[in-house]
Amino acid sequence: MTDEFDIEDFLPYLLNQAADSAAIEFQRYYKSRFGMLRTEWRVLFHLGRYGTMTAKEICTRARLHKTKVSRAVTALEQKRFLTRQEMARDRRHEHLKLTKAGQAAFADLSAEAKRFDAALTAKLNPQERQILRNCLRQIANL
Amino acid sequence: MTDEFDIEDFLPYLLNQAADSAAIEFQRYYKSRFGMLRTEWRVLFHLGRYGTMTAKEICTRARLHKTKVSRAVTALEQKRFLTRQEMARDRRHEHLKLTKAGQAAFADLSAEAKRFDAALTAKLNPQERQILRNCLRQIANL
DNA sequence: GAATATTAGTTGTTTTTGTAACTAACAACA
DNA sequence: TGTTGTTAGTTACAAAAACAACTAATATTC
Repeated sequence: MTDEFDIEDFLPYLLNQAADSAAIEFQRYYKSRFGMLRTEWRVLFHLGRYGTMTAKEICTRARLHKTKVSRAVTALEQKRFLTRQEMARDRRHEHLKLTKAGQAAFADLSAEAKRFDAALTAKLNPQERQILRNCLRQIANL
Repeated sequence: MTDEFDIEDFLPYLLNQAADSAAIEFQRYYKSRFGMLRTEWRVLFHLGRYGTMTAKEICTRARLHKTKVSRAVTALEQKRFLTRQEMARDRRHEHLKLTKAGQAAFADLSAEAKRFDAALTAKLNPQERQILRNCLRQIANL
């Protein structure tokens, strides 16, 4: 172990700074275009990506607390982006499903995310991009 | 540009997940040991790293809003980790300086940060560590 | 099958953050 | 000098997050 550790290189700090920088612009987009909060976008994207899920499944997969998901689901429902469907077999569960409008918003935001991601990594070469994502996934242990 | 973009690979999302994971344990440490909030730790570390600074300089360097810094400074002052010194030349500025206790806390937290950082990157090889930090700095444009 | 435990999800209350308006000190320039 | 502008930092109020307590449905266990 070398002794050249500088607190400015502290990984949680760098990660946080990078995450903040990266989020700002996209956040502005979904906020102004769809009036969404970050957790709402997260829930939307999980439903768009994986199809119908319960709130609990979203909590697990997105690593969000159930109260945050609960409130985001309510907000998305009010915006008519999703509907709930109670399961007959176990009435505690409710399946969440995007409406047409929700799917349209997901499509729009995904396309924007893709463009945004490309711009963010424009200065990185393919190897760096690969390593960056791998490292991030490992640290997040996803 | 390939067409295989998966929203799960969206960089702001990965960054955020990684940042959250990375922060949790360390956060628990400074919270339980010194009763600090994240912004307080940030301010402390800037003062420890760069010596006496004004609140404004911390804002710029740490990219924190002045209200956050203002509150963190007040909290750190109450914990006797720093003192303020008004400048005679321009009484709007106040130089912030760590007390002995503040320096001790900084030393403790820096050592812990170093251990923590090492653990976090234990599974990465030197090249990956290098690339990861470079990419993060670039994205954060530090 | 009644008592207890668990699970999914909600609601209420407290912290923390974000935004904007404010004060006090200084600067610039007529 | 005195009006206007700018800067450093604080305070007040609104939005959001964190945490704990709750309800309702199902499982478990005796």
